[in-house]
Amino acid sequence: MTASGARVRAPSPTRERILDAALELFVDRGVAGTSISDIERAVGLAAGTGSFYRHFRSKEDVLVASFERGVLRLVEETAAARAAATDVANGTERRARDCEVLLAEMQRFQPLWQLVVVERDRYPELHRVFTEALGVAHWTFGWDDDPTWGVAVAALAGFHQFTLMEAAPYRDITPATFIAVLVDVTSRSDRRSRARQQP
Amino acid sequence: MTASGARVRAPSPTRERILDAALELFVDRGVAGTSISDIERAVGLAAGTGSFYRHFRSKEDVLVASFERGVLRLVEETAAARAAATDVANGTERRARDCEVLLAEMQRFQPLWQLVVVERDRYPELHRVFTEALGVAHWTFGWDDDPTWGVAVAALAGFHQFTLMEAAPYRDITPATFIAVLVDVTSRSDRRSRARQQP
DNA sequence: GTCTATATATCGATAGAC
DNA sequence: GTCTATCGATATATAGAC
Repeated sequence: MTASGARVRAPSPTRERILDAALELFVDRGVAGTSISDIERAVGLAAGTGSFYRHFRSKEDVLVASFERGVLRLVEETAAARAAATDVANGTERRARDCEVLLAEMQRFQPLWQLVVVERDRYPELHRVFTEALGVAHWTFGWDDDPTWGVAVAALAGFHQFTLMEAAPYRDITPATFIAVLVDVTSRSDRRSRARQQP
Repeated sequence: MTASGARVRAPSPTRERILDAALELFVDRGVAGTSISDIERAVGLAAGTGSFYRHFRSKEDVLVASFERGVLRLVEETAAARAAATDVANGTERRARDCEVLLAEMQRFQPLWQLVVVERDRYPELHRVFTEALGVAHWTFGWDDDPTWGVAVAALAGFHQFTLMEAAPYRDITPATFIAVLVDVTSRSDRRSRARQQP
């Protein structure tokens, strides 16, 4: 109760902790692999007592709520990070910096991205929330009409996947090395073939 | 029984069908989301009777066996497809053809790749089987020392991921269009910077 | 090789005492 | 808001008849 008498509707702290813990469990073990008891245990409630149901109506309820919360939080954080990024001159330096930022963002979005792909058939809601929150322009960085940037974005996503998998041929290549090669390969054709995007 | 009296150890047909059905279920629903009854039902056995256990000792048993079988089968098929591919002159034509072949392979490996990533913490055996079966050289195509091919491989993997996700900015771009752009962007620096791979 | 029947544990979810 | 107690359904797995 505030001094003015006006009530600030504070969110239930237990509910908040459930949202965080549940999303982490869903990402780590999948939805089917996570039980309500697991969630209760993770937030310090007695497992198997159903205390969870005082905060959410079902497993799907907490799944969607925690996912939505996680996506919105990430979008805000990445937007803030981009806004705080120091300005760099255009050209290859700027290109390399954008690649670093983008790769870091892909790494941060990876758990939620994976959850969408894995649970898509059972919970299409996740895909809807994810794509709506990110929007079409999220990965373009103002390079919209540059086909070399389209290739760079895809290459960063692929490099990220290979690294995550610890798969050949990228097992031992650092992000800095890959970005250097990527910028080198894709920055020598900036002045050509802009109308190549559509068949 | 053969005429010579020599016995050919024919694999149990039910066991074979379980291997195929189980792998498909694991890919579609995850391991935790697939029950033994689901597997029995999928091969025409009465669900919940435990007939499954006459063929495999546990869920993990059939998981590893079916995954190993699936990986080896895919490796053989892709090797045969590459061997049967018609020869194309070197240069951009050859590069485009290799990109098409590689993208098609990534699409075929996608379900098993995803299963490895998702279940890796609980079943690290899958990751071991997958990487051992593919080997370091699987994606290089004889372009080992060409950094532009390293970028192309990563870009194809990324394009595949974005397409799978129906995510921006690749939602409406066809594989043929992307490969055309990719070859165009990466084929103009073949004669330069071969020593750029290590930092 | 498939079935009936069952043991044991856990699942998601609810009712009600405190 | 958390607990005890419990429901009905389902999970993995086994024993034994056919």
